[in-house]
Amino acid sequence: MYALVDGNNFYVSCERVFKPMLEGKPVVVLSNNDGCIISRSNEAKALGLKMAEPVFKKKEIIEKNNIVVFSSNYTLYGDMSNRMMKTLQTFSPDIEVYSIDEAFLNLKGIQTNLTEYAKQIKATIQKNIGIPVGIGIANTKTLAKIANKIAKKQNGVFVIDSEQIRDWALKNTPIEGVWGIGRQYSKMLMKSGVNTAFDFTQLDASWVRGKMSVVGQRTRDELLGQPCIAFDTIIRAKKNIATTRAFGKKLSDISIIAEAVATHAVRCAEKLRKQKSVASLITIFIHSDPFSENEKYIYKSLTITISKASNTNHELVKAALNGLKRIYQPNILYKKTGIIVSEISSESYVQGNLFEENNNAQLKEISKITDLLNTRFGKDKVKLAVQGVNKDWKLRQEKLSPRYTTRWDELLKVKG
DNA sequence: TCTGGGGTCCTAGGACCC
DNA sequence: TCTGGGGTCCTAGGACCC
Repeated sequence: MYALVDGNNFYVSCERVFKPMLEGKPVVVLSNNDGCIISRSNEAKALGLKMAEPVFKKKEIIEKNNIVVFSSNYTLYGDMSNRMMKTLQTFSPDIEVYSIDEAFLNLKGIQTNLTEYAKQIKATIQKNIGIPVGIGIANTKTLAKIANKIAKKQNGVFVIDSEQIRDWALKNTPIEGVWGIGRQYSKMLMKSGVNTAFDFTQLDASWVRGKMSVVGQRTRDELLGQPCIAFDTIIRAKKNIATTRAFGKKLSDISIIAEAVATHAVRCAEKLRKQKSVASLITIFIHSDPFSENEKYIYKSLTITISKASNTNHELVKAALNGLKRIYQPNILYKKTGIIVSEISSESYVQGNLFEENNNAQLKEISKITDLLNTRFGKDKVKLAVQGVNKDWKLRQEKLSPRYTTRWDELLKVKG
């Protein structure tokens, strides 16, 4: 049996840990640049705020109801997530961290009654971390997901351990609530009269295969209690790494855009080094405001091969800026740029280049020391000059909470 | 004024090989 | 009249997830 443990309204719950007076009040957390609503407390949901809705369209509701708004604070959420996962590991060493706020636990060998065990997990997370969680248990991951959704509507725990309960759960799950069935497939399925997860399991397997590929077929099997999605405890190296951001305001000056591009390239290099990888492809894209009614939408991108796969700041920034020069056009108001690195491999087996004298040992050392200094003294304390010192391209983050758990100078202050 | 960011997997079709 | 058969690799696009 597998348990899916999932933090309720995770980002909002993280903020509430340090501001308990927000318990019971409507709270939302915004996306980068304070653009969209990406986490909502139950009270905010009840007021009709939707996921990923642009916040400026809801200004009235927010003001009228005194909804508390936070910019997203990923340093805080990431650290809270790590703490939650560590506590979960004490309940099962066999854990798959699936996302920042959820994990699958393999419950093989647990002797205790599973409902009781889940209640114990829930109480411990609440006590150690302060985050409320929902727990769904079943013999496949897809069913555990469904159990989890039902759990959230009940006391936070739900176990599917018989065919009767499974049928009941499937009949009470709308098709769009099934893990692996998104908007497009839901629309298509509803046209064919499939409205619940149960209806979906009654479809002919080959029909599903034909319309939804092997992925859909697996979902069907999983709903019927046949595990086909592997339980994967290994954290694998990423195959693509991206850093992309909208600017705080529209820009057309290449020198300012270059600062953002260089900084994004450094972020990608850092992420590569962290997972001990190198990349041999780097993609840069830049685009104007897709929502603008007066300006034409411009999108340009370019993928560059790096002759010898790398993860140093210098080499990736150089390639990225080179790319920027080639796709940049003057007199366009740009809104966003991003860097994606791919063709990723392990840094221990780098293929050399026959035609270049490429000894980047020194650059590697510089990147390594930069990482050490920045870990200790803060992000970008040491950086390349091209990353710039002005913040013209930076995000808006007007409602940012302190990084309570990772910076000494931002510790929670308690009045004496 | 204002609309996120970061990932994965699968398939079809084209180019190419012998 | 008729125009092989069997592969691989790559890419773009579409679907999904959080």
